[in-house]
Amino acid sequence: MKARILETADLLFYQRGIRAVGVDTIAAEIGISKRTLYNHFPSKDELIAAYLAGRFTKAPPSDKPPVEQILGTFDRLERGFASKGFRGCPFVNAVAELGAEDRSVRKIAVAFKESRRLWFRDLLNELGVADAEGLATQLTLLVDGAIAQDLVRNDPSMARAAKQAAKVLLGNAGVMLGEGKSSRDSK
Amino acid sequence: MKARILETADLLFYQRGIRAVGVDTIAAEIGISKRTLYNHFPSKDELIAAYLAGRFTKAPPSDKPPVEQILGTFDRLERGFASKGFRGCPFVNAVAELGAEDRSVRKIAVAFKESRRLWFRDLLNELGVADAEGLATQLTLLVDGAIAQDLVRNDPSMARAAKQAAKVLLGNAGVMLGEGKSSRDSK
DNA sequence: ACTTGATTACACCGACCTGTGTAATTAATG
DNA sequence: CATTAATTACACAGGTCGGTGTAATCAAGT
Repeated sequence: MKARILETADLLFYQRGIRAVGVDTIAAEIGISKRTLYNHFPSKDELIAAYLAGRFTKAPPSDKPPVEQILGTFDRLERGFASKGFRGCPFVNAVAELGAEDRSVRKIAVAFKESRRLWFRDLLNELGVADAEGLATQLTLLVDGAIAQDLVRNDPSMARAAKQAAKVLLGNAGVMLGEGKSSRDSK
Repeated sequence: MKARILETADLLFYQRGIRAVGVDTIAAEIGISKRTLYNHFPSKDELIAAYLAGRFTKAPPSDKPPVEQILGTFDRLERGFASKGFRGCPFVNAVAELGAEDRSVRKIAVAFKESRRLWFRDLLNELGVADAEGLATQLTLLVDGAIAQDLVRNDPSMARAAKQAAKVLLGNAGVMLGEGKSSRDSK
């Protein structure tokens, strides 16, 4: 039941915004009483926290070459954009609408952004890139930029634009790009 | 008076979020009656629209070289990040918190993003860049990525990282970068 | 002095919000 | 059957929200 509540809250919070969705709405959507919801989550704030925590997914370890993993990020991004319910980065959105005073939300958002940056950095280190830290940061800029642009434009091709830019940055850092299937992206 | 209302709404909406700020709060902040506010803006929605319209500023024409104008964007971005009240892109934030159903808000957000992209594109055309369209899009990704990252991290250096990436992309497109003051950015 | 328009105070509306209290109901376990 | 735990319906509190209605006040222009 708790899982059911959480997944419904996730859907509604992400789709309509956290402030825009009341606990009554969530309970009604599931078909349970508001009391039951409060038996599982003592307050809306804890439900919000659980929602964001549930969105904090780390990339599973992969045995594919680092370059493919990095560039594959943008392919997954594009698929995400094309999927129906996509509506930007839940962490950025939460920080945006909950304001500057909410410390805990910003904290988890920072942790998420940093985890992705470190994921990039480690892969770049495997590739022997000199300034892995800096380049990792730049790649996250492309990712978050594409997400923001797609949020307002609903244009999944932003992910492709980001991928192209990423290739240039990688090439400039001396990384050899695979020739395999990348030719179709080179237009 | 109308201007006064608008600037106060702008401050509060941007700082705390649109949904988080009620019309009573705005009126109280100025020290006017709620009735007066409603005499100038017939509804909160129109006040929101005026807020976003007021944020829609186009870059003033400049006689500086296109490359400097492009790279200068990131310097202005960094100064914006460092300024006290910065809290991300008001258009992205509005789309994020007002949800997918609000068409008018997304429309103006798209217009703003597109205007900046076209500004980049025209400058790139002046430079004779081959794929000005694509590169302009990539530059906007860097801008919006830096804005999103700074929103959650409060780290103005994101603008510098974006600037470095922009230089690489420009260089890759065959643009000659000035040597003048760029040496201090090359670390 | 008279008119006009803006602003004021203030009460009020219906709706929604988070959260609680309570007693009845249901379902599983011994 | 008896116990226990979860869930239910439902009323309610206290608050905020967007928005309106009204009559009084104030300031300026003629």
